[in-house]
Amino acid sequence: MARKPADQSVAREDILWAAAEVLHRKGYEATTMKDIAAQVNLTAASLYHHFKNKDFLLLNVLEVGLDLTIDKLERIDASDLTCAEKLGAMIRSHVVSVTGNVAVGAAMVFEIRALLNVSVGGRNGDESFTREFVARRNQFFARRDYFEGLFRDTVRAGIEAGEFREVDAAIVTKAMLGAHNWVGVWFKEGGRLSGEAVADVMVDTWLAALGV
Amino acid sequence: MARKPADQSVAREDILWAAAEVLHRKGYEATTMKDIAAQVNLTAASLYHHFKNKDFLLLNVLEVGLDLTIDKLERIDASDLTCAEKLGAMIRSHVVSVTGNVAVGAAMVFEIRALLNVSVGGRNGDESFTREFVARRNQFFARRDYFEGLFRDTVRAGIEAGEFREVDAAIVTKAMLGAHNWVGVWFKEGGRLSGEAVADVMVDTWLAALGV
DNA sequence: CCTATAATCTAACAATCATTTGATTTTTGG
DNA sequence: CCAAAAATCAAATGATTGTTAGATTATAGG
Repeated sequence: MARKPADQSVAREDILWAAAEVLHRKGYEATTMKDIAAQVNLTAASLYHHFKNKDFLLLNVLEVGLDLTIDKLERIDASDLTCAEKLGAMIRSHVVSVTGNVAVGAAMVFEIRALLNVSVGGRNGDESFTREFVARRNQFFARRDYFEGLFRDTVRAGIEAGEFREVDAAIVTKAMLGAHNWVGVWFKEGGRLSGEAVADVMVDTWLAALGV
Repeated sequence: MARKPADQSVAREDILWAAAEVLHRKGYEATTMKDIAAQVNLTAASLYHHFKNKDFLLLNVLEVGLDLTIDKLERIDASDLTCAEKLGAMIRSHVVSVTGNVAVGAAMVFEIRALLNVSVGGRNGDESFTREFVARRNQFFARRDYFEGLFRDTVRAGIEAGEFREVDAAIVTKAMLGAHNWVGVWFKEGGRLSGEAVADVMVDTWLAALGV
């Protein structure tokens, strides 16, 4: 049969992006290990050399996606802009992230339920797998709350500083993130507006909503 | 073995709500016919007396959910309120719909990809099933565009009437619907705010975003 | 009360899929 | 160049699941 000679040693990260792409198209449950493997010219069995199992693969995709986004937000948060400027930069950064990698952006929205659904109760042998999975999943959710908190705290700070009008910061923040997440659903590269242009509209919209 | 004596004749609609509930919890692919059947004290096989197959069952849930929402919006659209009042009422109606039936609301967001994924290419026997499914699916998507159009047209009308500031109506509308859809993800009955209260915040937020 | 129809059930099937096992091939450090 | 480690593969397994077939039970109209 002979293996394909070229393309040896697919990088772990290549698999992650490929997985995100397939997840975006079909969703976690409908995505087979074979689908992901085919995307990087491997067989399903080979994926197990890089990832413990399908659940961990999903978790990895989400972790990487979230980390990339948080990194940028933290840099903005650490700057000494006004709250309005800061929030504008954060919105822009988030929306550009989503439009720049719709697959990962959509996974962050759509596949979190799949993460929750992972059966984790059993008395099966791989107790340590389960324990590690639960720990990392919890950390992921904690980081996701932290991510939301970065936006919410900026909104709150802006209200206290008198830059924003008085709104329910928690709800408005959720509305904001919902709007951004949804971009990952409808945005298509090459459409009427670039990702940057969409981001500009979002910044303008949300600052107006906050009375700036 | 004996069948369960009571509970004869489960209504078609009961199955739909039950299905929505399970879909909300697990997502389409992870939801088994057995899951749905159990929710209404039936066996999986019995569901086939009410619905052609799993795909049609999903389609039915989405159709019913969308129709209910559109009905209310059309009544508002037909009124002779100002654009701002009209949009406010539409936002409130949509958000209350979502918070009032989170299961259906979330299905409208999360399960549409499942609808797209239904394999429909084959040369298998049930040509007529496939044809009907594709036709109804297309109609569903058309109605979904119509739904979005109700909001977008109101935003446009408000801009032309000088009630709203000049914004990119298409993008702002998508942002708005994204924010509303997301409510179905985080809203929990019995939380800090009622569905109505959340709707009020949304109305206030979006009218502010439009400069009212 | 009887019978046709509706609603449900049990049992079985065929397909799919995540995962494991046990080679085989490639790469790399010495 | 060699041997150990890394990366990959083919094949088999066990479990799940949508769906169908063929009864069985309930209901409603005459």
